[in-house]
Amino acid sequence: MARTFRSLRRQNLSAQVVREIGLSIMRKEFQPGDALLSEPELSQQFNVSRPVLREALKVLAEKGLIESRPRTGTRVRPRTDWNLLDPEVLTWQYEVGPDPAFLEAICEVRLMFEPMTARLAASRATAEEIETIERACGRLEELVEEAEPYIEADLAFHSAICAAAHNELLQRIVATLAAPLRASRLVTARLPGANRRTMPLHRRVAEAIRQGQELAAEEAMRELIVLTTEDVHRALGYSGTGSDLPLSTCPGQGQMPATTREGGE
Amino acid sequence: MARTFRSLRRQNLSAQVVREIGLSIMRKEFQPGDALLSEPELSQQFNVSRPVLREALKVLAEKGLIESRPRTGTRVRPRTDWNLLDPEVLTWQYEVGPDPAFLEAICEVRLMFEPMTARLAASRATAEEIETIERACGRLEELVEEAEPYIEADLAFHSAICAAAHNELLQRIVATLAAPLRASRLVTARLPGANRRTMPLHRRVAEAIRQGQELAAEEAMRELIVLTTEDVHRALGYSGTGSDLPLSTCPGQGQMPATTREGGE
DNA sequence: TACCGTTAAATTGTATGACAATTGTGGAGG
DNA sequence: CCTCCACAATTGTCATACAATTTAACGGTA
Repeated sequence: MARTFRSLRRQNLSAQVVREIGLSIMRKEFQPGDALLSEPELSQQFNVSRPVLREALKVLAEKGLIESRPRTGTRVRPRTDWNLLDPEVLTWQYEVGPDPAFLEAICEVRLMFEPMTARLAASRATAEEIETIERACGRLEELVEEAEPYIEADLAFHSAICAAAHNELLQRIVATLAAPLRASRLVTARLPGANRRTMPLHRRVAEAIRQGQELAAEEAMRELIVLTTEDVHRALGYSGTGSDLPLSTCPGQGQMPATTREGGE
Repeated sequence: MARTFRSLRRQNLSAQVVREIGLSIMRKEFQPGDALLSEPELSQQFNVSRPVLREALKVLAEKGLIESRPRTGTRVRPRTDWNLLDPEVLTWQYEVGPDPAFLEAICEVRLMFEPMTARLAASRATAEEIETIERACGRLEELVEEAEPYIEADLAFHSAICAAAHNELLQRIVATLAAPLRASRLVTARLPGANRRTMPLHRRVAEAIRQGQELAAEEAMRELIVLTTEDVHRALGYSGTGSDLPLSTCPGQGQMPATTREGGE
């Protein structure tokens, strides 16, 4: 037996099979309704034993991509059931073809939770966490001319802020979104001056968090995300109106409950 | 062999093992660093074959709970690596002991996402989607006196709005958070008049979305979430100050880019 | 002819046993 | 005391067989 793709074995066999099948599903090589060969056939096709293949199918089922039932076989589930929050699914999604609509979705989601995350961070960050954020911001300034290293530093910056918000769930969301975000930044990073343009806002965010100014941190972060969203749009060659995306969330109506006071803690 | 827990077999053996081990990890029966017996021992303990046990371990590894390596065995990963966005993990988390801090985290995340989701829905909902939302709201009014059925209707309401936002990621996040939410609502639903209290706001949200009033929808949804958050606090026996949680996100500073106009589409 | 129950085949689910690959530990040798 | 090697324990993989389940076809009956 050839074990064709065993050459690049740096991980489990089942993991390789998972990736192969997962990618082929992303490429829409199967109709959502049905298909996928039987386990014996698949195991033969991939040159692996049936237990290994079954482990792979279990993982794919866990990701919501497939569903196995006796007699019926394993069917590909509709896209709405896919676990889009799974890092691997996200990565595959991006590999088979960077979807502008998906990037748009990510930007929207970031715009929803990052500003308020910054606000929580300003309210709750400990001394060490503030220190970490400041250091990350410093590294950002150092690497402003670089491309890839800057992306990592940027992710570290946002991740540090998220950690300071003391909300497990948030941290998980950020960690999940890191993969596609990294990929998207690879696009925007090519834009000349994009990094430098967002630098002042990064500083403002870090500064506001350090001083515990909740609203200032929230607003600065919002502007920052808006800016990077625009960069994404430019990189995708949008017309640039952006009027479809609500960029802010400041109601001119509706009284706020006075539960927060600026600067004090 | 006894196959002790085969009595309640309505699902796979591996699924049962997954649940058993997953729950025992949630109960912190293992130190994050190490432990878990070897595969042969575990398979004997659960009265299943090794392939079945391995499938279960694969699933648990997929959820970020464990990590298997040759010679070392399978170790329990630190809590920060757990995939808290996994529905099953979320459910187990809640089963072993409803954590107030976790409920708090969920409320915070909802407060981040749902208002802007409503806004997007107001901007993008199609006629059919509006119809679905209205119907869900109607059902809500019918069931206002019930307990459990109301919860399901409430989830359907929010889910419908989320679908109208046309953002895959959002839909996934909301769907994921629905599980623990359902559990938490089982607590708050006991509060007398809680359902009736939020009824007007539900109507306002639906109405705003129907008329395409983005800001109104966002604001109404924000108030709605604030209200339900307060209910959660009351159900948990909080003091009720709520000053720790920023309940709004209306900056009194910072000029907004004029990208949205009320009512027009 | 239409309908319903039975049967049978196909597929997943489970079990067993054996061997290979990997890796950490301890022991032997420098 | 350090280095290197061999060993042992554990996961990783394989092959095969059988059980359980479910769909679908078939045939019997009203």
